[in-house]
Amino acid sequence: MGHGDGRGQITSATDADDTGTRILHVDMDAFYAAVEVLDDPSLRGLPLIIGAPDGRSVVSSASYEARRYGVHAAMPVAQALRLCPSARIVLPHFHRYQEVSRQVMAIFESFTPLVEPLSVDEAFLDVQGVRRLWGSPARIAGLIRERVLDEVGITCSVGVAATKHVAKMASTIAKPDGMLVVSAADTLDFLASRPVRAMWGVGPKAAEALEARGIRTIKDIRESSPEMLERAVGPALSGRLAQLARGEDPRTVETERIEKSIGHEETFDHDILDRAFLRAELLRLGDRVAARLRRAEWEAGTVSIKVRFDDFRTLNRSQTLSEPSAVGQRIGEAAQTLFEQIERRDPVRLLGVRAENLRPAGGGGLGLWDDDEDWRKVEGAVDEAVARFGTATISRARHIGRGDGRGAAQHPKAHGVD
DNA sequence: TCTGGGGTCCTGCCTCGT
DNA sequence: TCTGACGAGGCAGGACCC
Repeated sequence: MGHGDGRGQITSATDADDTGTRILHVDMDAFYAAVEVLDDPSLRGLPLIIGAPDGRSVVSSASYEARRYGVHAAMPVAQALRLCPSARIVLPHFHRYQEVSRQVMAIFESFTPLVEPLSVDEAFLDVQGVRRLWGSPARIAGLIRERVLDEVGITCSVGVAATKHVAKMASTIAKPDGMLVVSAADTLDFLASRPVRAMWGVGPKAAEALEARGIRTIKDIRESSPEMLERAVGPALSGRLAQLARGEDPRTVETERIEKSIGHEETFDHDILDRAFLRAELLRLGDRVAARLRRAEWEAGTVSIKVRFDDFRTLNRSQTLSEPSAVGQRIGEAAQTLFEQIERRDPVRLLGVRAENLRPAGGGGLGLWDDDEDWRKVEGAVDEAVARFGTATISRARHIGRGDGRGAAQHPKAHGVD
């Protein structure tokens, strides 16, 4: 296993005992903040908060300098600023993060074809089949860390283990800029004293339910009866936790991932009571969802909406369509129908539209708009008009595909003004 | 002192068909 | 024709992840 190197890091040697390991979990350190520093070196060493400075934003990512003040992702920006008033707020640049992510993933793929990206900044790698080419898993982990730093200019942390779960836990412990190797023989010892909350899949609620029964460590899980575990967290999670606690994790590295749903949601700057505005917003969200469906050549079998009210209470409503669709108008109208069925009429904080039960497109892409590009042009024009004249009206200019021409284009910023 | 956005998975309840 | 059991699928809500 690893040792502290005096800088708060854990770094296993590349010749550490990695017997029985094959899985690497690579996690970029404070990824968004690291990319911002890469693009603007004057930010290096500063406490950075990646997020929008407006009222309802939360922190997307924070540099380690900001984390020292207790700032963490998902914290409201206002709260983060109270904790760290000297922090620099940087607006996120998601396209740029995607770009850097692709560079990093390409490095992973130059070592093994078995790469499973989990998100923009982390991935599992199975290196069992490439040991002859590159050496042991620990050595490969060291090479990857070097190349990511040399070629991209940012640091990452790596966990090396026999299973995904242990590799993931190891990389978390190794952060930042570290590496932790857990040999197969060391796995049970490694897990034993870790808190249940450190397990992947155990959040605050599950941890609370387990701790209420005196189950605090992974060793406690191992020693608990299946009945007690099931009472605490239900049948599915209890079975999984028991397995993981024994160091068993049958999941393999999957290079293919099929999307199961596509959605968009938006929190408003202030709570909205205006039903017409909310209906227009649902149409707009439905259109964005439909555009993504068509690009992916999917159709939605089910449309669901999410409505969060001013008291943060959230309702979901869903409806199976009579036939699957990727038409913006159809999805938007289904969303509007679901919305009208909600009796509560309080101010709305957030609206979301999601396409579920996806299936391959059969009838080709038909929609209110060709793609997002069209909509962006409309949004841009409306924004400009509202900025210049304080008002805007837009009319439907063309029909696309088999559309019947109903549903003039509506834009939330255009609603209610003429 | 407020709580984003994009997802996945699980659970419980209900309805419907057999 | 009626009734109960059962499984499948739809729906709503919630926990969790990054």
